[in-house]
Amino acid sequence: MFSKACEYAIRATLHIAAHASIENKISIKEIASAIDSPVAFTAKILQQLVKNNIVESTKGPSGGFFVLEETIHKTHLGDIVEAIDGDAIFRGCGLGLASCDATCPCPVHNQFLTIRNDLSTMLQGTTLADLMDGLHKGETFLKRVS
Amino acid sequence: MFSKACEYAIRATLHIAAHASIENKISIKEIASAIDSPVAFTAKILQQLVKNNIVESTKGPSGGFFVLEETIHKTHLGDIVEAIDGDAIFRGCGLGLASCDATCPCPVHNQFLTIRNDLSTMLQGTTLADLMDGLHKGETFLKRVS
DNA sequence: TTAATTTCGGACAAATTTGTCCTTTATTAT
DNA sequence: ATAATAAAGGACAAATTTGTCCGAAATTAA
Repeated sequence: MFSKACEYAIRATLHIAAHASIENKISIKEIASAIDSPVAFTAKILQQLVKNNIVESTKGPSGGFFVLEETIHKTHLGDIVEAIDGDAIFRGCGLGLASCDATCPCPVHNQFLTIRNDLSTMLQGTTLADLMDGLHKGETFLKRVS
Repeated sequence: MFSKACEYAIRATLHIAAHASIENKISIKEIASAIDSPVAFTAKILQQLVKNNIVESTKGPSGGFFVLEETIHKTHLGDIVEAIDGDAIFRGCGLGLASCDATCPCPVHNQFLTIRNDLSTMLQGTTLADLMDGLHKGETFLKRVS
């Protein structure tokens, strides 16, 4: 559904939002360890999230990553997906046709329209805050509990 | 959503089903031209579809590809997806976690369950016959009408 | 039987995605 | 100022997906 990079991006953002703040930043190593992802690759992805103002970062000792309180409530799952994977999943044709729209639809156009609308609604209707709730309550996980 | 190979597979199968029969087979060149796909790559994909008994083929002059009448009514979109992309889209975790289920769900587990169920229902509820209908009526297309 | 045709199948190549390594830059504390 | 720390950024490497090429196998028609 999403690229590996996008999966890491969502996992990383959620972990940072749930476990860091402006006065308690966390490092790339802690993040990668917490979400079970390759350190250097995750660093690259975080750079993109920082550029897209989804995650904040500061350099130097006591530096690290965090998510602004405001951002936690304003950022939706779809914002992360769009920042990393672009808008292909929101507007591309299910069969990969360059020009597929209502006037010249592919055979699965209407079927996919429904699914895509449901997906868009979900992605744009779910905030970081919504997802952090389950994490804080211990109802959801970013890693297997062993 | 699907791999490029899977997109070609669906487009190719639909074109063959709509334009060929056991007494009027079509060649790989005709298929690739009709669905605007790379010939050799499409040939590889068709081999897989033949092995999965979704498409039939015969060699030699007047040989080519076709879909059995029975198969047209029995084959669902999901069968093609599974033959080419495997079952990842049906069972994988939305965030790529190896172990994500009801007892240890990822933060988006429930949201994705809904989307995935809708997708599965659509893929397993849509036959080749259903999709050929729009093609024959000229309501849907596998290529832009220029 | 021979030549032509068409899929099959393996090896190879290009492009993209995923992932690593190392140097630079910024910041902090001593 | 200096040293230590942590992200930023660029170059490179591995893996996967996408795509090509060509000979082999099968079938048909002359």
